[in-house]
Amino acid sequence: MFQLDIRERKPLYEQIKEKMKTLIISGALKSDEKIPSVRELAQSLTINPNTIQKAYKDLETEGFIYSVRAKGSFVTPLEQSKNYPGRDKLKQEFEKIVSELMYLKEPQEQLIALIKNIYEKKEVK
Amino acid sequence: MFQLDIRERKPLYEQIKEKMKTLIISGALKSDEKIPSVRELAQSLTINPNTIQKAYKDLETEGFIYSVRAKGSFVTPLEQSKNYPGRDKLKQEFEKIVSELMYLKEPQEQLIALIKNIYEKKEVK
DNA sequence: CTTTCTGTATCACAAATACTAATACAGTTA
DNA sequence: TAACTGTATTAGTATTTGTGATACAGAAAG
Repeated sequence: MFQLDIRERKPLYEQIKEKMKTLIISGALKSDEKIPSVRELAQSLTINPNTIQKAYKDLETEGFIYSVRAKGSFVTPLEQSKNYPGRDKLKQEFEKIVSELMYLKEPQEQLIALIKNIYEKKEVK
Repeated sequence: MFQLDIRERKPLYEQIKEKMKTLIISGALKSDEKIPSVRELAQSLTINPNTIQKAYKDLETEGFIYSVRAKGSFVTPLEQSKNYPGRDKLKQEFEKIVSELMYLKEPQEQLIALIKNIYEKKEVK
């Protein structure tokens, strides 16, 4: 599914979260699609299942996946993720970064262009 | 200048960085304005000078302040901060967040409106 | 030149937190 | 029952965090 980099100073579970998010956001993983079980992925990456669990737990809290005991973990359908709890936090992060970029005299047109670009790219899929 | 919250689980130097950033970005601290010395602020907040030093060092790396030995630390003028090293990193963060928000079906008009709002507010000052 | 203020660097230590691991528990399915 | 799921508990280690003490270096003021 993907590889981890031990030499990276970033925690393993963070790396897992990022890769998984990328797969979900990019559309490589569809709604309700089953993702590898904690043990499966652990074996595949040669790390401890608990590390996977931590990553999955975070991803669930952030609304990207949902887990069902004895069944597995799955990608959250968009409709359900629309009003997930982390949304406001994300927006606050967004505002913070925009404020900083503004302080650095980044033209707002540039930021708006960036947004449009991102939205267009994904729409094409 | 500001207060810290010991009960906060966030590191002291992180709190200092944030408060200082806010003061700078909001315009409360002007370009080249002198900020408290490491020892001054340490005494004022009743913490160790090394903690302040760590915060200041980070802020300098991020381009918000500059320090001159034996003189003090000062707010980086906007012109100089235009091409500071952390800018690209910030933009990457920006793109990441926008991608996530898009996945959550946040309308791009909403994000654009947010940006305009932030830029307008500060412009008025 | 001496004193006194700046920032900076280094080393050390304790406490807290982060990270990973080992193991056991619990529910579902076949 | 067996074999798969996620989940919870516990534990040990590594890293981060905050602090302290001390020393160095440059600038300003007397």
